[in-house]
Order: sequence, then structure tokens, then C-alpha cells
Amino acid sequence: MPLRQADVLQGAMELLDEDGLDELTTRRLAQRLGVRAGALYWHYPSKAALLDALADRIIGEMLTQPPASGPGAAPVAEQDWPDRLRDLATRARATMLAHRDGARLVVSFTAPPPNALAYFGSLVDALRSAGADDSAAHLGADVITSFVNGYTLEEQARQAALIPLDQRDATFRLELDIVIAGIRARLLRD
Amino acid sequence: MPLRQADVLQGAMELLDEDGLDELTTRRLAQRLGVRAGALYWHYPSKAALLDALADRIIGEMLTQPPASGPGAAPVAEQDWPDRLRDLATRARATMLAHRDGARLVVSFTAPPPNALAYFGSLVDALRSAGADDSAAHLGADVITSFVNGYTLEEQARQAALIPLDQRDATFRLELDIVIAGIRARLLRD
DNA sequence: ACCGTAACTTGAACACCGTTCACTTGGTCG
DNA sequence: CGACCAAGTGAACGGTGTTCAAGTTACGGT
Repeated sequence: MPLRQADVLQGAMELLDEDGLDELTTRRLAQRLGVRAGALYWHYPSKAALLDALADRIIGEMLTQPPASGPGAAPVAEQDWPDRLRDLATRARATMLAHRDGARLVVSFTAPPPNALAYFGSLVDALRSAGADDSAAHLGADVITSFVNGYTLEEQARQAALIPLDQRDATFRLELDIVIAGIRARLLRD
Repeated sequence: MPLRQADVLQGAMELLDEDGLDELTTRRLAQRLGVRAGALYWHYPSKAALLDALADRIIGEMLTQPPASGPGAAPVAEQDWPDRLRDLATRARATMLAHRDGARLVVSFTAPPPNALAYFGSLVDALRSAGADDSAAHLGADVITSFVNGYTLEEQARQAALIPLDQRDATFRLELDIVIAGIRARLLRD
């Protein structure tokens, strides 16, 4: 049974999780797949394209993960907008932290892949449903995205090994609430 | 006259600005300095250490740049805290944008170098002078830093060539004000 | 003016990287 | 059977960061 594109992506994901982005080389990935490095180029035109696909797959997990809030939480449609934003942001961070170098990979894609647009769209929707106009919703979604990316990138690169997770969780929650308070004050109370 | 560590750093800075981070290789840097690649290792133990020093030098520029506000602005000591935050954040972004791949480089250092701590300290000071306690000031400074880094990273990687600068400036300003409004609401109005 | 030492630099190599490409394989279908 | 074609091979190309014995250069002390 020959290799499929999905197998290559799956192998790349596993290699990333086990050994990190720097060890994810074409030769090592090929070896894990029982193949030579050149064969990968039948399935992806370049390593960059493979990494883009990998980033998009990780971003996709942000949309399908179980909700960040504990069991018994209200269904999405009934959540108020701050809870929806909190939920999306918390899932984004959790997903990136769940993969080694996840944040570094996610912020490095070259052109916004489909799932990135879908994720961003969810943020925009949440804000529009709260009464924001298009421009305000876009602005708010952008602030959240920038903050979550910047925060998680730093966290994963330099704090993850030093500070216990529950403490980092609490800090993230507090800082996220600051951003959401700003959105309320500047975008939804006019 | 032999090479000094400062010459190496200077050459690296120029090569970065001219050709970007991906073209900043030990051999190309050495060539520009009229030397072979191995010689660089007398001055820096590794390329990573050189890039750390380069990142710190860029961060240092954030602290010495002329203020972002136009001439005639109030001296720092007289600025109110939102203006001080705005000033620091705007300078950070401007400095990163001023160097090719500046944001990518700045978020990639391994251990926080001196100027990074000094910059962060300036943010903390501004918030403490506004009445925030240590913990709140640290939280606020962190929110700003995460947002600015995340925003500028994305901007430099994917928008810089597509959207005119003044438009990006305006968007940044609006989003930054959202973050600052959140800090006011959650950290300084208790 | 000389010399020793310390500060540098070289040149060659090492192990690795992403990528290309002519060529071989293996299976499917007419 | 024979033709086709997807999939993979093997070897090479030019590049990377890094090491290190050996060489060179610069300079302070006598």
C-alpha cells in the first residue's frame, strides 16, 4: 500500500510532537515513513507546503476540540459573547500547547490556510452576534488573535518548563479577560 | 586591525536589514566582514548567541528611539499612563518594522536579554505610577507585550507588502487602544 | 629592536539540510 | 500480454552550522 498525502501529514504530526520542529527534517520524516526523502516531494511540492498543511491541521483542532469550559457548560448558541471569545481563545492556546512548537508553527504559515480563516470567522461571528458592526468585529477578532498568538508563543518558548501549567492557565485567563474588557469598553458600548 | 565583537554584530545587523533573516548565514556574514566563517566563533560561541545579541540590540533601540508622538509632545515624566503605554508599544512596533524580519527575530531569543527586561520594566513602571500594584502592573505589561509581538509578527510576515503603512498604523492604534481600555477597566478601576 | 604570548584567522573537514531528476519498480486496466 | 502511470529510489548538488589543528598577526615588556 503506497503512501498517501494524509500519511505524510500524520507522520509529520507525530514527529513534531515527539521531537519538535527543529528535528522535523525531510530525511527523518521519510525514515519514519519507511521511504526516502525524495519520495515526499511526490506528495508535497516543498517542505514549506507540508508545514503549512501541518499548521492548518493544528488550527483545525482548535475548531473541533471539546469546549474549554468544564462539563455542564451552556451550548455554544446560548453562550454570551464574552464566553464565546474566552472559549475560542482558550482552545487556541490549548491546541498550540498540545503540540511541541505548536505556536511557532502556527504563526509561521505563509498564506492563511482555510482553517485559519474559519477560526478567525468564528471570532468575528461571536462579536457580530453581540452587536458589533463588521469593522469592529474584525478589529476585536484581530486583537484576540494577536494577543493569544503572542502570549502562547512566548509561553511555549520560554515559560513552559519553568512555571506550572495551572499557574500559567490562571495568568492567561486574567490577561485574556483584560483584552475582553477592552473589547467591551471600546467596541460594544458605543 | 582585527575584528571586534561589535563589528560582527554590526555586520549582522546590516546583512539582516539588506537581505533578511534567512540570508543571514555565517558564511555570508563572514564574507561581508572579509573573513572566513570559522572566525566568527572566536567572537560568538554560536550563531544562536549572535542572533540573541542582535535581538537585544534591536530591543535596545525601542528604548532610545525618539518618542512616537510628534514634536511638541509632553516629556515622559508628564505623560499620563495611557500615553506612556501607547508610546512604548508604538516604539516597539516601529522598531521591529524598521528591521527586516525584526519581529521574527525579537520573539525568537532563547533567554530574555538585558534590554528586553529593561523594556518590560518600563511598561511595569508606567502602570505602577498609575496606581497598579506589582502583580497588576506585571499582568498589564505582559498583555501589552503579547499583543504587540503577536500583532507585529503577523503584520510583518503577511501584511506589510499588501496594505499601506498608514492604514496599518491606524489599525494598530485602534487595537492598542482596545487593550489599554481593558487595562484601565480591569487593573486600575478597582 | 626583539621576543613571547595572547588574540585572532584559516582551511579543511564533518554531519547534516532541502531539493532535483533520470531511472526503476509494481500494480491496474484495456 | 503490454502499456501506462503512480510511487519510490539513489545519487547527486549546493548549501548550512560547527569544530579544530595549524598558522598568522598584533602588542606589551625587556
